[in-house]
Amino acid sequence: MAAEKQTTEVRQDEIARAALELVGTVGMKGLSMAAIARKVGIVPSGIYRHFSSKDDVIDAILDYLQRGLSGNVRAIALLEVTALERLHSLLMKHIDLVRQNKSIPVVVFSTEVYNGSPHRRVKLRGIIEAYLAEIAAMVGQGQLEGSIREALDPKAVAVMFMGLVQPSTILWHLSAGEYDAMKQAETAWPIFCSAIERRTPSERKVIME
Amino acid sequence: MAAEKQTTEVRQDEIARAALELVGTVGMKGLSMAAIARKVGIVPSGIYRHFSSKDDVIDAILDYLQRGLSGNVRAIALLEVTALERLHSLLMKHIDLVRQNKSIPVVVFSTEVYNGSPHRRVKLRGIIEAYLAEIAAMVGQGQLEGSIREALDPKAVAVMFMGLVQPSTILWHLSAGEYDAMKQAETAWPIFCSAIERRTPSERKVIME
DNA sequence: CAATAATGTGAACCATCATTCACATGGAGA
DNA sequence: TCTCCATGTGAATGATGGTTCACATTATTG
Repeated sequence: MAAEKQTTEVRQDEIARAALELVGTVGMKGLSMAAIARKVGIVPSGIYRHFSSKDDVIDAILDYLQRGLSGNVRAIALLEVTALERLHSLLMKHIDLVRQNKSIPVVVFSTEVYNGSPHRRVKLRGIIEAYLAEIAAMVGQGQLEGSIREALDPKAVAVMFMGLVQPSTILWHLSAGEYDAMKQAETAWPIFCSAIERRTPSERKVIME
Repeated sequence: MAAEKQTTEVRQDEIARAALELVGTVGMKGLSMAAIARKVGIVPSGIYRHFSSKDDVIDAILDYLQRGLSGNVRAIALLEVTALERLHSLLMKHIDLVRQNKSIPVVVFSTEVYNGSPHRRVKLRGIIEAYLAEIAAMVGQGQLEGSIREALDPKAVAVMFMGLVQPSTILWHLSAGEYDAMKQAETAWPIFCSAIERRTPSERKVIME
């Protein structure tokens, strides 16, 4: 029973998506060409019509990941709110993205990716640095607006921002979805916020107990 | 050339340590029984005199990891300083541990570990939860001392604390040691600190610009 | 309608690697 | 010194999995 033919663009997309989903369920170790092919509905060797190797497929996964992250940022950028509110939205969107896409941390933290080939490590680093740069830009904007303290280094704050997400997603993974990453984010956000926001006299009273 | 005989306790220790170091250099994917054996100085099949399977070796790696983390905490617990200073020390020690032991994030984030067998995932979760609990205890102590705001949930603060370390270590890994995780920690700490410490009138002035 | 290129298929190949087993060896106790 | 058990060895095994290749089939183009 032969699968119906598709253009190589369609197949590349299907294969990358299938690989991405597989990584989320069976992990990087369980990611085999056979499994990908089965999910797509073709035969293992058929993948080589559209990718030259398994490494190429993994690269495609990274591209997907990048699109997801930058899509988030661009959606947020359109909001007409203060920088702090923008960051808050981004935090929630990021956690949602990770929850729906269990593969993200698996890919980011897998040795296959960043111990595999040097260019892969560089690529992943580029993705993360770009994301950090966009967060840092939001922070900088907040400083211009006057909502974020000017003494802070935007890049450092951006790295801290990522720290709001990562431990939660790890715990969420380890607990098989039991741990409530969203709740942690909601709890952590005001605390983080109180550290970076410019304090007005009225707000100062709220922070103190 | 036969290796000189060792007691099984010594060999188990050597094998676990060799595996731990290997994970740091070649990653979880490159961790083979052959590579471990070579590093120890015996033959692959010899490992099976001391471990029943590769999974057993990986479990031993987790035990090593746990000892490293709890060793840190216990060393800190002896310090006769305020809770905030204790946390600061722990932060620095943790980053140092990760830097010297490149294997830690690799193990924590590898699918082989937490997608492998359910008991392994539970074990790893236990290690992390225990670490979090000890941090939370420090936070709680700080609240009793009056140096940390009482309104905060110690567990949530503990998770945030881990967030101070994780992104840094990832960036450090991806940049092949170029990124300065220590510097980020030193920058982030006072910001984090300003969010959790109980504010006295004099300190309040410092925080405002 | 014919021809050509692109896509899909199944078998085979080859490398890697965990694991087993029969055998060798060396040290501790009788 | 002799014996026995734990440890080390090397060859063999079996499974997994990425990759290749010759061939079939479908779509497209002239």
